[in-house]
Amino acid sequence: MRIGELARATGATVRALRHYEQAGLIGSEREPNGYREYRESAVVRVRNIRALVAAGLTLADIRPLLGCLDGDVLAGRPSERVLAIARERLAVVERRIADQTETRDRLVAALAAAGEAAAGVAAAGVAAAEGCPAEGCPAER
Amino acid sequence: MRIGELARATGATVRALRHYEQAGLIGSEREPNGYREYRESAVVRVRNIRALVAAGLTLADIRPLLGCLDGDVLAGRPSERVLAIARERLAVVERRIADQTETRDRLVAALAAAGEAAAGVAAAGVAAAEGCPAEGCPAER
DNA sequence: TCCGACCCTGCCGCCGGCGTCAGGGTCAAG
DNA sequence: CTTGACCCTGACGCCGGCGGCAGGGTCGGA
Repeated sequence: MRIGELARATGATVRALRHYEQAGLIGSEREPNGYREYRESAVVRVRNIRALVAAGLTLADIRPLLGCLDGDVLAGRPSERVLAIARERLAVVERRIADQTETRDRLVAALAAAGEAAAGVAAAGVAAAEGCPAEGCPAER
Repeated sequence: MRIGELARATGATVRALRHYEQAGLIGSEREPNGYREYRESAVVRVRNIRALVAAGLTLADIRPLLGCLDGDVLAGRPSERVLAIARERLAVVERRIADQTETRDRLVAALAAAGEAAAGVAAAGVAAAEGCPAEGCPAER
């Protein structure tokens, strides 16, 4: 299959696929005319890549994993080594999530505290946007 | 207070402070020699900025908030408008967190599934790092 | 024969939040 | 007078994941 087809099959753009290749995440043979030729397994592979990227891993993070992840990462049964590495990487992601969540929680707390005054309407859509003096106090002068 | 002092007081770098200023987040007066002169309140302000950045907001996100957030964001009692905007921004952050968390969960699920084979040692430290053929299968060939 | 769809390489651009020079002024202490 | 600690502006670099453009080859069909 050629790159356009692979793109359609995976939802990645052609550009992204070339990028993955250049990052060493996917490989291809070439047709005599220079066109990239992918094998079927590439579809799963690319989907896995995209899932991992969506999970917050960088392409570099993913590379060491890919040697093992030829099957379906999300449904298959990866090797034990993969598990180790994946867990390790996972830890990184979880730390990021935790960091964000933590400070977010502090914000929420602040909101809650102030909420005692403006209380009530918790999770609403609050279109807002006009807010504050905005332009009025650009700096602190 | 001058920039170096403010930096020490807030944990931000001098460079970051200048960057915040250029982003319109903090203001300063100038001494006759051109040196920036900050007032006391800047300390709190910068801390707030850093907290918000840590929470995942961009400097641009923060700007509209700052007009109001002169007090201690994390302990004070912001105005109702701030709350609205903050909630709105918060939603963005939460979405990001949710996205990451979601796919992370899928990974965890995969790990769990495979775990039935290699099971047991759940959250361990797993130093790993040697993993996989690594260099062995750079592409997919 | 020529169009249009597809493919190629190479390279610059962008967002965000600074780091890091480069090149120079200011000022108090020794 | 020099040193050293601080301050200034301006501008380029970096990471990550592509987007998008330029400039050109390769097909199959009308």
